[in-house]
This record gives sequence, C-alpha cells and structure tokens, in this order.
Amino acid sequence: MAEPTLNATQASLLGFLHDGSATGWDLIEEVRRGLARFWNVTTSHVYRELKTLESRRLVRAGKTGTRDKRPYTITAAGRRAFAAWIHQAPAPEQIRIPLLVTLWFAKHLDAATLVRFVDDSRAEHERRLSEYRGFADAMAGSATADPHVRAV
Amino acid sequence: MAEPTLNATQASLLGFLHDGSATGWDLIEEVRRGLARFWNVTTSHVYRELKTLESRRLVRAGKTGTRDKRPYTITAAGRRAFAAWIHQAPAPEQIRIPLLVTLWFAKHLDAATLVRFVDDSRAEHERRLSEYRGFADAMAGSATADPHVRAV
DNA sequence: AGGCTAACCTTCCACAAGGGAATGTCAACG
DNA sequence: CGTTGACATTCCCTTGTGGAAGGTTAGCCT
Repeated sequence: MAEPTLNATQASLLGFLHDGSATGWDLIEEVRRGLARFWNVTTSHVYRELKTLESRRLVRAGKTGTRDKRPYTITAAGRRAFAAWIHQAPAPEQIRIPLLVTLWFAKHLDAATLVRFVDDSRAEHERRLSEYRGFADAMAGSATADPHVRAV
Repeated sequence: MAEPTLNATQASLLGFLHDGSATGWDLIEEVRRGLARFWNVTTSHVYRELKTLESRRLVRAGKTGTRDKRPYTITAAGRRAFAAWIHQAPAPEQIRIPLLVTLWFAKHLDAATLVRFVDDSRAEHERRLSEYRGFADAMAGSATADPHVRAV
C-alpha cells in the first residue's frame, strides 16, 4: 500500500512483460513496433524505469546472461499494480502542436510562409492517413481470409 | 549568431510580450486563456524560461514592484529571435494519448470498463467540439457584424 | 582455427520539461 | 488593525529526450 501508482510508461513495460520475460532491448523493440505511435519512450528511459520497477519489486531481474543480457520477469505484485493501473481512468490527452503555436502568432508571419506551413502539415497528415489505410486494408484482407473474423 | 534557436515555449512568451510587458503571472494567465489548448506550460516552466530569456538578453526585467511583481519587456534582440523562430517550419506534432495505451492492453481489461473509458473520452471530445463550434459561431457572428471581414 | 564485423545490450551523462507544494507579499474589506 | 484571499515567485522532485560511449558475442569469412 501507499505504493505510488504507475505512470503509463511503467505500465506499458509491465503490460509487455505479461507475455513473458524480456530484456530492456526487447521491450524497446516491442514499443517501437506499435505503441510508440502514441506513447514513445527512449532507450535510457526504459532502463531507468526497469530499475525503478525492480526496486519496487514489480519486476525481478533474472541472472545476467550472455552479452550482459538481463531478462526481467513480472512479479505477482507487478501484475497487481498493472491491473490497478489499467482499471484507472486514462489521463487526458497531452497534445503539443507546434503548427498551431505558429498559427496563434500568425499576425507576425507573412501569408506565403503561413500557407506553406499549413500545406506541408496537410501533406504529412495525408501521408499518415494513407499509411493507416494501408494497415486497415491489410487487416481487412486477412479478415476476409479468415471468415470467422469477418463479421464486424 | 550561434544563438540557440528558441523552443516553442520561449517563442510563445516572446510572442505575448510583443503586446506589452508582463509578469510571469500575466503570461501564465495569457497562455491559459487559449494557447494552452495545444501548448500547455506550467508555472515553474514559465519562470524558468523567463530567466533563460533574460540571460540571453531577449527580455529585460523591469524593477521588482509590489508583491515581488517583476515585469518583463521584450528587447530588440528578442523581437529578432522571435521573427527567426516563427519563420522556421514548425516541429512535428507530439501526441501522447493515455487512452490508447490502455486500449493497447485492452485484453487485460473487462469489456464494461473498456466501454466506459471510451465513452468518457468521446464525451470529452464532444464537449470540446461544441466549445469550438461556439467559438466559430461567435466569430461568424462578429464577422457578419463587420462586413469587411465577411468575405472569407 | 582465428579474426572481423555487425548486431546486441546496457550505461552514462547532460539537459529539457512537467507538476505541484511551499513560500511570501500585499490589497481590500470588515 | 487583523484576517483573508488573490497574486507572484521559488523550490524540489520526477519524468522525458537524446545521443554517445562501452562492452559483448554470434556469425561469417578465409
């Protein structure tokens, strides 16, 4: 008790560790493979949090293996802490949009530059949108391949 | 030269200071009154940045007044730095969405709670949307009132 | 077998940003 | 006067970013 509640980064690490033990490196890869799109973490941060989690007995480090590899395993307390975290209402979004800051002070900017910035931003968003559509199509494809998943 | 370029927070402060000198407190209020929606800054951060800006001679502190009030004024160098900043392409968005982290690990969560979280989030977004629509209407109203601004 | 190389894996360091409690000051009102 | 509440700043601790440095070893080549 009086355990400080987890932050989303720590919770993510614990979340991944539910699927088996992993090294810092593994976890970084795991994050990069998806979660990073809306919750990025850096290398150093992962290792720091792992140490914190270890000191709170939420994970346990296995014996250092080859290449200094140190596999972490989630403990029972870790599972409890994760469960508590995921049942909490998620914190509000935290958004920082430099383009809008620039726009906020647009009166100090000439129209041509302003238009360029906005166009560039739209281009970037369109790129992302088509990337996401690619994913969606791919998933729809595999859903078609598997008739059981189809009915959504 | 070799002046480190401003970050968006510093630039915002300089931006506001274009409209006259202000104290840290004033600037915090000013941010809270609008910019905070997509670029929040905390109390301590404002004061810290003001000190940085002062040390770079981009703002100048007036004499400390009553209640330790310390009014800052933008300098010519400050205006130059701001102009340089606002002509740079804005940095990419930086978004952290706790709800999506929760969703990422949704398999550890019961359906009812999950639905509640998503509904709450939608409610919040709808609240914001109607707030924005309110602004838009208000602006449309004043635009109608002033025929010159109408043709957009 | 021996040696190279590239991929692995962790640590270190320095700084930026976030959050909020603590502290201090004064205006205003009774 | 004395209290109260709004104003204004500081302090401290945690979290996040970024990259360089430093070690290890698997695998491949000859």
